Amino acid sequence: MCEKLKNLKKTEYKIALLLSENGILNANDLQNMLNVDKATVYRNLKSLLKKKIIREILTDEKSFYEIDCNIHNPIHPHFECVKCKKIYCLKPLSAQDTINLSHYTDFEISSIEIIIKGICNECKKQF
Amino acid sequence: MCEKLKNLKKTEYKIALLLSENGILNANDLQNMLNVDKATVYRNLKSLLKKKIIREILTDEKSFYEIDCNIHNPIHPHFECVKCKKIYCLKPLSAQDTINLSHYTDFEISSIEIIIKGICNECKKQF
DNA sequence: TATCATAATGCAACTCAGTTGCAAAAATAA
DNA sequence: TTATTTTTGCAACTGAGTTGCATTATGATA
Ligand SMILES: [Mn+2]
Ligand SMILES: [Mn+2]
Ligand SMILES: [Zn+2]
Ligand SMILES: [Zn+2]
Repeated sequence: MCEKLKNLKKTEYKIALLLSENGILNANDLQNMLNVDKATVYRNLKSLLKKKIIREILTDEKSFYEIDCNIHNPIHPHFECVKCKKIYCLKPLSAQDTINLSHYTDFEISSIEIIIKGICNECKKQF
Repeated sequence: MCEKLKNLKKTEYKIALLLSENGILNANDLQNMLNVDKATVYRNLKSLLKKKIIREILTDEKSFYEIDCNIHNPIHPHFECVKCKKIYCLKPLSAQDTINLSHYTDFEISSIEIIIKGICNECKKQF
């Protein structure tokens, strides 16, 4: 288990644990699994994001969340199927594919998000 | 001017032209510049997206749009300042930084979006 | 030109993810 | 215990984006 999860508040910890165990989840998933108010979910997600314990994946309609542990879950691209709206975690970029952020000297970079869109295998079969 | 802009419907064309001239804009910008209903803006944006005339850049709160012409505006990463919420277009990735999408054989890829977050130079000075 | 069919627009109501103010409950300090 | 601070639930709200429907504009056809 990720070291970062120590010293979290109770609900923060529960959310972080659920994300560690289940991969990628949205706010509604978490609300159902935790049986708490959605305001509580969003407030805790915000503080976890600020603490850099979790990462946010934006889509057209809602956000998804995953644990941010470099060892267990290194930064990686995501695939969003435009048909079924499912989010897939892709394998991390290989060294030669890694984006060189050092040109962007005008910005103090804190995170990077790569979203690839298209049609997943399941949906390709069906249609 | 981009070849793609021919054969567009009237409002589609106006939007595409505004995006060509002004770079990145959101739906509200376009509504004000065109003096039309927001429903009209969104409907036309949707059809332009489907025709791949424009690209969408998602942020926490709203979407931005830019023209999709490989010659005049090749695909490039975007920077979102977490302070002022401004979106900056970054220079396209160099050849050695280009992501190799050919591993992802389970997916039929149609687009890729790279969003880098952090603090822009303006905001760094101010705070 | 007049008549009909189709597409685009305006408007208003709606949806839904996410936020916020506030009072109650829970945790923590004294 | 009592006082103070933090967290939660609830309900109302916000704002981007959508949708149904009547009206208007466009375009074809005779
Ligand atoms: Mn992931
Ligand atoms: Mn751009
Ligand atoms: Zn799919
Ligand atoms: Zn800024």
